[in-house]
Amino acid sequence: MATYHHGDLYTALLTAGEEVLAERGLQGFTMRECARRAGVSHAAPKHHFQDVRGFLTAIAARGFDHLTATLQTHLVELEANADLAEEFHAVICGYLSFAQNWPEHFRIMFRSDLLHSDSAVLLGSSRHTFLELTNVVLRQRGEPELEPEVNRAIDFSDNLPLVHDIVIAWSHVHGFAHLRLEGQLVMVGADTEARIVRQVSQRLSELIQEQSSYSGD
Amino acid sequence: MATYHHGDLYTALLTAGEEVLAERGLQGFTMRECARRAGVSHAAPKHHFQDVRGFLTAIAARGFDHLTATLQTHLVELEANADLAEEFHAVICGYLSFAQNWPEHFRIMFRSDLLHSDSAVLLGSSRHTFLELTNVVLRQRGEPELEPEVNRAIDFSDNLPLVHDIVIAWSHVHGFAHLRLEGQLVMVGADTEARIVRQVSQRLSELIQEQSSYSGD
DNA sequence: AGGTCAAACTTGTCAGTGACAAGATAGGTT
DNA sequence: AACCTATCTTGTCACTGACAAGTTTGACCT
Repeated sequence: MATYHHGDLYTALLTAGEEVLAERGLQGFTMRECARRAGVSHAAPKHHFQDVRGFLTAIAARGFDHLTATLQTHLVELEANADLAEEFHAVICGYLSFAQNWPEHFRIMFRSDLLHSDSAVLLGSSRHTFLELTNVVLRQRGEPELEPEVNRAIDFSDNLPLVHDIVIAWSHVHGFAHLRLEGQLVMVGADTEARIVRQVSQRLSELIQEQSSYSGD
Repeated sequence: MATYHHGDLYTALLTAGEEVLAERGLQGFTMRECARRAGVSHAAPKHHFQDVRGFLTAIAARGFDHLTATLQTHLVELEANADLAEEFHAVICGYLSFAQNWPEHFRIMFRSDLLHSDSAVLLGSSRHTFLELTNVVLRQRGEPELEPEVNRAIDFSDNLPLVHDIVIAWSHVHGFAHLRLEGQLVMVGADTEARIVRQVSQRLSELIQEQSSYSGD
């Protein structure tokens, strides 16, 4: 036997969990199977994640981390001379490709009934993602970006028009991503899809830039 | 004992299922519990729904029926002199209120991994809903409505701009409904929310009407 | 160095679940 | 009146999550 104390079981379980999730989906996801893959007994996970809910919460947090990373990658890969509309399009594509490449994470992340929504880990990760989205919209609006402050939620009370823009843009991308993921947009061909995405991102970008020029509300 | 043959166990199980779902959510939803509530043995459901997947599929179909009914109710309750923008707003509110009032149905309906997506019952119901949405957009575009044809999907190949409008509108409402349902829009106050919904439906309505005036693509 | 202690992991157990198999019942059909 | 098939039952199986109680280990303290 190796060591009684695994050393980094927390991470090992998370990795195993993501593996199981990718292979068998949320249906086939069980704590016991994850424990088996990590090479520990069936009750070992309990110490690191209280219950299956806590386990999924940790995985959802990693999902937000992956999403944040995906968004950043798509931003970094932009041409140097890209304008605001192109940047917006890149972020939207990032969101969509995350939903496509990490479907099970995407599902779990937006299943509040499966998670401990008040978990510090989850809140930290999701706020980080949300900050990324907020800053994209702020750049569109020509306003200064925000610094990460993972400990508490952003206070929007002094900038309600910003909330409008964020909700509108996010709803749109998210709805498209979700509907497509769940097979509700099968009537849309790949070429049509790309055209829609481009058209929508163009229009949203214009909308946000144009609105922000009316100083107040 | 009453009768060995229940008479209408299919419906009774569906009713029980929706009850369990509303009370305990998808987590607490089990075939055995539903059977118990319907007053039959644990293996009785198997004859009507092959497995739990089949059961959920039937419930999802009913979800689409409820959604269709909700949309129609919101349309019927419109003022007689309502214009196109108001009609659009009403439908959007219908979609949103469905997601809010039938959260568990909403979740299941858009979980393709839980359902038999090729089920005739499910396809019939979802196509009916989709037809309703399509006709709303068609009215916005000033084009003739379609008749229900539940047996097969609508062929959009001769009207791609219509597909654009549907996808854009549906993505938007759906994304908002989903994000709100899963607690991701908590920073949005109720008043702000109503303003956003009104603003978005207004803008989408304008967008669709204006686009349709450019005859082609 | 040796003791102590809490965290990390184990084995064992329990009720509940979905799936399956084989049997019982009844309503309709001829 | 016999049958016959859909409907429902009982019984069983492997598996799961949660819990309880015991074991090991490393870190810390003196």
